[in-house]
Amino acid sequence: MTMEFNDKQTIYLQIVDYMEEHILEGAWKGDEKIPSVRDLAVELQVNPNTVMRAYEQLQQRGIVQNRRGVGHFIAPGAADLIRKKRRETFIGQELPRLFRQMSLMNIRPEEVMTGYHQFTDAKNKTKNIETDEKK
Amino acid sequence: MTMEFNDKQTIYLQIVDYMEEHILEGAWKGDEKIPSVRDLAVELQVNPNTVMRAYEQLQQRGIVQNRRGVGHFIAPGAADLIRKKRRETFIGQELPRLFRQMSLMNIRPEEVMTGYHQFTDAKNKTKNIETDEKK
Amino acid sequence: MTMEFNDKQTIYLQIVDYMEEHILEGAWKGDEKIPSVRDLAVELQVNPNTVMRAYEQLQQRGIVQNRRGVGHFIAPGAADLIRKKRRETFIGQELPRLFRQMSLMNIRPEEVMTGYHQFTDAKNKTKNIETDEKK
Amino acid sequence: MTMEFNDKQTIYLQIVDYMEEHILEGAWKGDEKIPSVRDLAVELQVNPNTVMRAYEQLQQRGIVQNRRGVGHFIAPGAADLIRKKRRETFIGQELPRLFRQMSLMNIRPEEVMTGYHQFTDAKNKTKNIETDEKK
DNA sequence: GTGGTCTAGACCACA
DNA sequence: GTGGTCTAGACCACA
Repeated sequence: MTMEFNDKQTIYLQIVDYMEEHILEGAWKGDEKIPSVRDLAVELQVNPNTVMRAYEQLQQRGIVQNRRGVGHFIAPGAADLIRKKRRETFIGQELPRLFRQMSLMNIRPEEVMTGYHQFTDAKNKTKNIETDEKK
Repeated sequence: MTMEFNDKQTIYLQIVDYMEEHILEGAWKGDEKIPSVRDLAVELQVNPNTVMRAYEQLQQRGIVQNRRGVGHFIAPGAADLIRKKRRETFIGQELPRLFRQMSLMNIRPEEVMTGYHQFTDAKNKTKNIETDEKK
Repeated sequence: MTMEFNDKQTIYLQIVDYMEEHILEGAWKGDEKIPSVRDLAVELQVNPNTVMRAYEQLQQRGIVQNRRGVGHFIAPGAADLIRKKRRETFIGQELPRLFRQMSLMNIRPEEVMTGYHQFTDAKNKTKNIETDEKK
Repeated sequence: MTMEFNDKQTIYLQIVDYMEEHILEGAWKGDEKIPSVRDLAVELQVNPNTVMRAYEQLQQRGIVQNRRGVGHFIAPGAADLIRKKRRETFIGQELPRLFRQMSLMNIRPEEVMTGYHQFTDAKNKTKNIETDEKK
């Protein structure tokens, strides 16, 4: 696991986001053990406390479970939970803001949707390349 | 001018955004005088330093001009400037993130499109109501 | 504000409890400013981070609100919130456990209730003494 | 023997409590052999060290006796010992805290009394059901 | 001044 | 090994 940190957002929240997307992409499944606080701290070149904060966040959101002295685990159903939550804020908050922006900037939805198809096409190609490389 | 502040972003940037949108909506035109730092601070129940920062930010972006001893004014062409800038970050940054989210959450572009039309319809209705009330 | 810390529970949770009870007793009312993280840290002879954690907890519970650069404030209705939550856990969890204990130890409820009246009497006396001393 | 563990308290102490209550309820009598460390560890899906700690704790309290190469046994008079100890901490510590809570939350002792009778009634019913099932 | 985040590092109880 | 809490102290953006 490698990450490049961004200055705009706080590090531990970046870790949270990163892990959530990791789960969404199916890289970690329910009941799977995730790296220990210390290990991940070394891996990300970050202080253990910072990783700890990220794990606390994930636990509060019900995405991760901890067993003292054992480790942290992905909660069963974590991916659905994340997807549901994100869907809600996406529909309830991001989209309205987006639409507001679009109408203020006179951008037509058709333009955007064209962009989406280009995006997904590009993504699929990248995926194939990655898969090829792993071979 | 009334605003509700959000904890996630810094207050002065929220003011900047709010004013930009005000301009985009045509509420303030070029060369128009905007409230003095003190007045706006009182109105928004905010520290004058905070308003000052917002005005500085707007000045740096070329949206507001400062005339010593007179006040702050909307720069001519401000709306176009904002629109251009926002278009860029919209296309370069917001859309890619949006698309990523959509593909992670299995949201189809059609759903979004439908949402947009509902949004614009609702907005037009609200606008009419608002306009009526002002009469 | 002075506190003596107990080794059985973690310090920041002790601070949380202490403050909740402070609020329940009416010492802090809604919208009142509470000490800054640093000040309280000095007062309690504790690291600022520890106070910070306590304040975070209180914020998550909706008991405290923060304004960046300004300070922390008691949320309006905080006392009711605390009382409601505690009532719930009291009735739902503490009492059942208590009753279980009592029946396992063959303690009759009448014994306990006698104890309660002695307790409240003693408390009122203490209160009077304290009030007298302040005179 | 099945247990659901709680995060708030340490696992081995939860086992201690659970076993004490088992004894109080008369399920284990004096000189009765209790499960081996390994067996119980398997049964509770817990590290053997954890069970070992629990047994050590019970031994220190004089509730369990260890016979080398034979196993662990309930000490004669264990139930009385537990009952006596619990009575002390109940009266000396739990009750005062309870009363404090009650007065802070404006809960009247009568409410609690009513709750107790409901509790014992419900419990007796459950007991009958359980006894019936075992037949 | 005030909140907020982070590092470096220690120490503890537990598994 | 693993989580969890804490200290000492720094640094930043903001009010």
